[in-house]
Amino acid sequence: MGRHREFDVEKALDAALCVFWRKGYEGASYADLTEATGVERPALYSAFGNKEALFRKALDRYYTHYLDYIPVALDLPTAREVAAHILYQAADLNTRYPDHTGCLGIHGVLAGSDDAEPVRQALIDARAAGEAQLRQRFERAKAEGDLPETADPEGLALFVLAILHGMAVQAKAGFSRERLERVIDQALSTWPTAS
Amino acid sequence: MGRHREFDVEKALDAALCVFWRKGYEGASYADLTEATGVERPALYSAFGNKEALFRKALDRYYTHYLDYIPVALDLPTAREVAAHILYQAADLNTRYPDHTGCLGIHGVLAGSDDAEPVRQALIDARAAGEAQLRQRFERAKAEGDLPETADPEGLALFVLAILHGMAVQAKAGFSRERLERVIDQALSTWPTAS
DNA sequence: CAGTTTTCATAATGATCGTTATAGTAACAA
DNA sequence: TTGTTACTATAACGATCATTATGAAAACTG
Repeated sequence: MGRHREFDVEKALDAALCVFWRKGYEGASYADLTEATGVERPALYSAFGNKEALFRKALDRYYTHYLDYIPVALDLPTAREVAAHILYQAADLNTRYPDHTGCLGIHGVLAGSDDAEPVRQALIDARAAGEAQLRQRFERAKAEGDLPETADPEGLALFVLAILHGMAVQAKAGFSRERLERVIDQALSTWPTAS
Repeated sequence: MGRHREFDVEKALDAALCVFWRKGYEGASYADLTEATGVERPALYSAFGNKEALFRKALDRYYTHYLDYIPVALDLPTAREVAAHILYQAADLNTRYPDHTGCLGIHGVLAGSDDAEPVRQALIDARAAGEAQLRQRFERAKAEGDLPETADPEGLALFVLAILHGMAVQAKAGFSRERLERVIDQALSTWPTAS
């Protein structure tokens, strides 16, 4: 069957993920990726395919290994707890690693050349999927009486996601976790109540 | 004194600004810039300097020609009016031009290669300047009794800017102005009142 | 052991990046 | 008109981009 791989694929993928997290899709070069992973270029191509495929695998890993608090949050009993848990966990994640602040899922959405359009669209789709999950959760909360009849589940979902995206930008601009949490406190200050 | 310039410098700068708006600093190539401006490369270098200088001039123009609603907003009588005016104007600007949605000032903050670090820092600084302006305005509002004693001017400024940044991301993801305004409505529903 | 297969490391591919040298042309001053 | 100046346009520069031939080394099977 031939020779075995010398490097750990999972570790290499995580290292590549961190590079993308810091520099975005187009900002990360193969020189960066080989240095961070300790793996030469042909080995990266052999293990992951081309750059776009590598990024998509890194994005998958990001959702399963770093955004794992989202499914946990969606199972919490009240809409407010769902929102608060997601927001505070995101603030922590956005500032946990000084070398790659912010959110990988957001960094590729904004700017880039036309070549990066497929990647940008993939990130937009992933963002929209998260929005749909949150909206459905808030619709359930309204049906359960956890949110008042006057509440707007979709508006709340859009609002929570706007805060998430805003925090990602602010974290990239160097905000501390404490400053992000002040944003959250303000956002949650008058969450609609069913009383 | 020699030959006169054939192209309109202001028009060329505005065309370049729109390219940066859509693709960010590194995503915009000189091929894009020459096509959009109708000006050959050496003429761009002669008129504006290198790419970084051109971007900085475009950023200046962005603030003076497109973010001109900010100084207007800061002069409104109440903090809530200030926030509402800025947010609604931003929602409009973020969705006004289908070819370049979102906010130029945000697109460069997030990801990019190490070469773009000076530009990223310039955008971060500009963002911080806006934050300071808004914080000072809210501090004044608190002193004037327009905001309650319990209000946190800096927290409110951070919050408003988070919404702005979040909307920029959402606009780039294709949100309509109506959807952005639902975010704003939710954000302003948490606004503290002096009563 | 030999034979096969896969990985590894070096280096080269064509394309595109930002930047400029060069040559030609148009508009000024004298 | 003549000389000079500053613009325009073509094309080339070295560097870097993502991608891949190439050949040597290593680990499996029989």
